[in-house]
Amino acid sequence: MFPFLSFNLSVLDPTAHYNVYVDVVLADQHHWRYQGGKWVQCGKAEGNMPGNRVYTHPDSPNTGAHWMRQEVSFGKLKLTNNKGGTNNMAQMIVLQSLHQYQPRLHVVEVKEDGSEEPFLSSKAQTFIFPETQFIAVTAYQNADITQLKIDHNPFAKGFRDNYDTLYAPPDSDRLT
Amino acid sequence: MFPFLSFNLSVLDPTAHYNVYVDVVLADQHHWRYQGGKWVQCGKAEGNMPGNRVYTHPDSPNTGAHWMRQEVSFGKLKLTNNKGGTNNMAQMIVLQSLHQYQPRLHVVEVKEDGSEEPFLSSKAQTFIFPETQFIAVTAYQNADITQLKIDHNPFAKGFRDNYDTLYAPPDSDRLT
DNA sequence: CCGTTTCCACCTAGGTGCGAAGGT
DNA sequence: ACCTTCGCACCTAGGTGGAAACGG
Repeated sequence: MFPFLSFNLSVLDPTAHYNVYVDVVLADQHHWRYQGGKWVQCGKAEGNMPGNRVYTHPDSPNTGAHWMRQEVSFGKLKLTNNKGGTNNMAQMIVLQSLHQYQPRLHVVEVKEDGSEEPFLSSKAQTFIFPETQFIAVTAYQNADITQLKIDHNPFAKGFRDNYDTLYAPPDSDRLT
Repeated sequence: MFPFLSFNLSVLDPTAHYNVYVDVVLADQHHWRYQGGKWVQCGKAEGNMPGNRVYTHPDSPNTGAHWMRQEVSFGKLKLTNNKGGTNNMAQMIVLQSLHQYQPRLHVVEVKEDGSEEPFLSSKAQTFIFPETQFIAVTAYQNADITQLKIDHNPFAKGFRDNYDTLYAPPDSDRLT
């Protein structure tokens, strides 16, 4: 998932322990199609298909002080459309292509031994940022998104137009 | 650590949960030096210096059935001589060069919630294989060990003498 | 026709032993 | 002498979007 989610947490108990999750849920009940250069709705979604939709931050479980010390980023969260029967797809979130999704952040206090507090107590909180919604695709339909990823994802550096000039050796390293 | 440790476990309770560790302890209380082509003892060890010496198998915690299903390998266990002040050296075992070490395998039953059973109960077992002892070095002194690693560690493939002939494309891929 | 899969060149990230340089 | 560190070429492993092949 790129750009990746990143959150600042505050007002946690520095000495209490928490698990931090992201999950991804359907944002509406429609199929979407890209037709005539625009996204249009197209019938109903098939409902929730099987497959994991939760990703636990790798630092979990950890103290409130740890989570508040710096941004909590989900740079290793991976999305897939492959319902590959519980194989080594561990910790990958399974989505249906051409559906719109809403990521959610969960912060859940855990006891010392690692077991969770009751989910409906005040010790579990969920945060939703509508600006993080997206439509899952197998091929990009928006050239701006493609360029955003090429410009900022280090693994896509090979597609940058100005790759040669940006990464040419400095004059001091050139032969004259 | 290469070659890496690998164990077969049996006679566990298939439904109980276990943590599996390897730790590395001093095998004797001596410095060693390589002098005149031989290893010789040389004074006393400095005693146990600070630094982590335990590595938890990444599958932990898991069921007895899981651990018995196939060999339990420690291919990602890393050794270092760098006492890098608890930085991102997470899960790396810190050793002193030119000391002899004995790896040990630990299998410890854990409760459902993840907390460990009392260590001195019959639910924790330690296994020691003297043939896995080694002397930690920063430069190899034994050409056979060097060759063993070059022959069998995939990351050292570039040093194999017969690299070209072994990995040349088959005739079917050649131009005639 | 439109969406998905597969393969590819290209990149990041990091695990190898070697050799030079430096320390004791 | 002996040991450690550092930079290097070379490799594995895997994350990119593009283009071609595939499929309903």
